[in-house]
Amino acid sequence: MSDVKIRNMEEFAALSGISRPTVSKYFHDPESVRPSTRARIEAALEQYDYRPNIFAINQNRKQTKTVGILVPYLADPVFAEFARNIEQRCVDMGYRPTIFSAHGEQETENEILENLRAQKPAGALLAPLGRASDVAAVKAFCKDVPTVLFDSILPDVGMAFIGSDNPQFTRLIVDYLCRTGEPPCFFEMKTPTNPNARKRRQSYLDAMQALGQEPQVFSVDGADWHFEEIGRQGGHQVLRSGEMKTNTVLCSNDRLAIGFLTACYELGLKVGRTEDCAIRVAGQDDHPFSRYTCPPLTTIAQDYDSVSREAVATLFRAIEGEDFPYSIKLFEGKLVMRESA
Amino acid sequence: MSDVKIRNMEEFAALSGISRPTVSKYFHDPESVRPSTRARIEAALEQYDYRPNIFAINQNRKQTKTVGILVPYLADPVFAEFARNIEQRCVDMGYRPTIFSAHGEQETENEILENLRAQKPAGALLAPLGRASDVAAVKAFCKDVPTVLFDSILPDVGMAFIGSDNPQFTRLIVDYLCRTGEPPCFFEMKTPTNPNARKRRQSYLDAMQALGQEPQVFSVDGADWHFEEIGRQGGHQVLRSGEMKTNTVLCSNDRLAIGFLTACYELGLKVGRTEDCAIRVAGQDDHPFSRYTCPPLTTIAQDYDSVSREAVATLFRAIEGEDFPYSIKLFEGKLVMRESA
DNA sequence: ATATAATTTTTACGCGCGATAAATTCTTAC
DNA sequence: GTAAGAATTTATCGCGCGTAAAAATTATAT
Repeated sequence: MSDVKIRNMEEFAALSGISRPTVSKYFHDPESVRPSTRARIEAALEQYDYRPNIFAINQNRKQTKTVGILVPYLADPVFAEFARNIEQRCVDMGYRPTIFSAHGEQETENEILENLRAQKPAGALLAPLGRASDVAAVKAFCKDVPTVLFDSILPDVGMAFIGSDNPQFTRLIVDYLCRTGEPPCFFEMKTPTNPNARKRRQSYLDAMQALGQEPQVFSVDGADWHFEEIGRQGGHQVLRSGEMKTNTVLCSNDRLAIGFLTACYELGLKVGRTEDCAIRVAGQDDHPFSRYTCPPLTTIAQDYDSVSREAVATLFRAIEGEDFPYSIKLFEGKLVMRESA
Repeated sequence: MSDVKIRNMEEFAALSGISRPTVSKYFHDPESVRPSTRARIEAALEQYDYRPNIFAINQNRKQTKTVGILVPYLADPVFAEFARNIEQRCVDMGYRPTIFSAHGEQETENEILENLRAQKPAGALLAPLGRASDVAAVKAFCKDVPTVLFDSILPDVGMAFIGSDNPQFTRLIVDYLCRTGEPPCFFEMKTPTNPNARKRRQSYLDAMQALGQEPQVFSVDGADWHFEEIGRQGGHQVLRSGEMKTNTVLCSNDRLAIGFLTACYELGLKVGRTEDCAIRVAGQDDHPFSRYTCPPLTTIAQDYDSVSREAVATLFRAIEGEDFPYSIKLFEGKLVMRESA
């Protein structure tokens, strides 16, 4: 490895003994040049450590190799998991993904979209804030950048939506809970930002009706992303109110459930499905930590892998020029039975 | 808002009635032009929605407005919290931060560093993998990009290191535990990737000696980033071995502690500091979820805010041309007393 | 050996903006 | 009203690379 500093492709081409346009072609696609010239370029590459200037490339290509990934709240392990999964898949496709988080705020989401658009990405994978999103802004973004939405749907925005079949989630776990004990009441935030929450509530009501059970919904205050705290405080409220007609609680998501479990602990209520327990608690999502709560949380596992894979696949079909109508694809969840219910 | 599409600064300048160099100057610093011309530009800006091409800008400026943020594992809420905090501060400084995660792998860390370098960022904030880092690669990166390391130190790499005073953490909690009950044994991973873990162990040994207590260390297997699972399995192992000479366990970090708590639960051991409890468990870090474990985890709170603030401030002093010698700044932790110990 | 196809080289332009120097216009103070 | 100072305009390069067309070279098939 020589330590001669190479300023640009011109210099590198001269040193490798190949013309600049051919070198340029090589960097665009190594397979597109004759094996013998490829070998010469790669030999020079090992000797001189040159990399094309990424800004000059992006300025001149209509399409960059950048992919934007935007999630509503990165400190939420569910989205950290999605981001990690999707990022890896983009890298494998030879693209350069960048992760952004809206931190739960519309203004931030819009700013990120603006900045992202300026980078002319090849595409974007977007889990919008949901109810808190500026739909017009997201739509405008999608007009410029091929975008696939995931996790949280904004109807007819983007090229496709990939997510979880929330009604199925809730049906499945309501069914299980009814089969194994008292029918559950439903614990949720009054004003959830995520549209999935509304679907889960509705699906709870439907499932209970289908089973001939009387539903009971507790909607607690709290509008930000501190779900555990909302679950804990709301849990205290509900548990102390004495209004619960059942010993079983289905939480709208695992993070609320984690907080609810804390409330149970603080009130001295033993949680679980054995005889000596006072209450059963279940969640939805299979949050990465739900295996480690005490007791471990019974929940419905999101199919992170399938959702991520399909979202990325769909985006790249679009990037590669395939034309297809707007579509929605939902994946089913699996019941994860643990001790809490 | 007119829907005339503007191709470049030339066109925009013409439409706003100002010359291109002045417009360019405006975008570089709005304060640098006369108020009357600023008003005219901003009026045109509202009418025509033009944004300078970011690639062209970065190609021509020696220094970009990009800042790279790299953490070892973004799905770990501790690093998600750091990333969020630091990102916000960079935005406030008028820069465009980008978050990357090494996902616990050296190869990924190196690739990110390579890509980042190609982007000629104004600076970088780096929490390296630690023991698993390719020190030479990181050093090479720091030679090209002003870099401040945080959380995990690589001695003499970067312009400065900002982190937590791990010995103080451990001293503080060992002290507390000894004062309020039996002296703790220490629970850790045998081969931690993070150098802080070694400091904590050593500091545990020192603190115990200073207090005239006999130390006991349990080092369990497991080398990846699934700390909770390592804590759980290791917990089972330790608890069943019968080798614990005390009823108090200090875990090297909160994530291990969370897994250890699960092990306790699974073995039917009641955790807490009341008389009816079999064991006390404490962690270190004040992981965002440690408030919600059952029982809530007693721990030492990292000063996320101070570390982030100081790291960003140090970086920007360097970016703005200030010259200073390599320095290390450590922040103290605060004892967070909860029910687990 | 020759014709044909496939690559590579040469040459030249363009992308959108930063930067600079000289010429011009505007501001401010007297 | 005038002169000095500040801001703006005009004109012109340069950044590093994509891209296109024509000319030259090489590889492949007959």
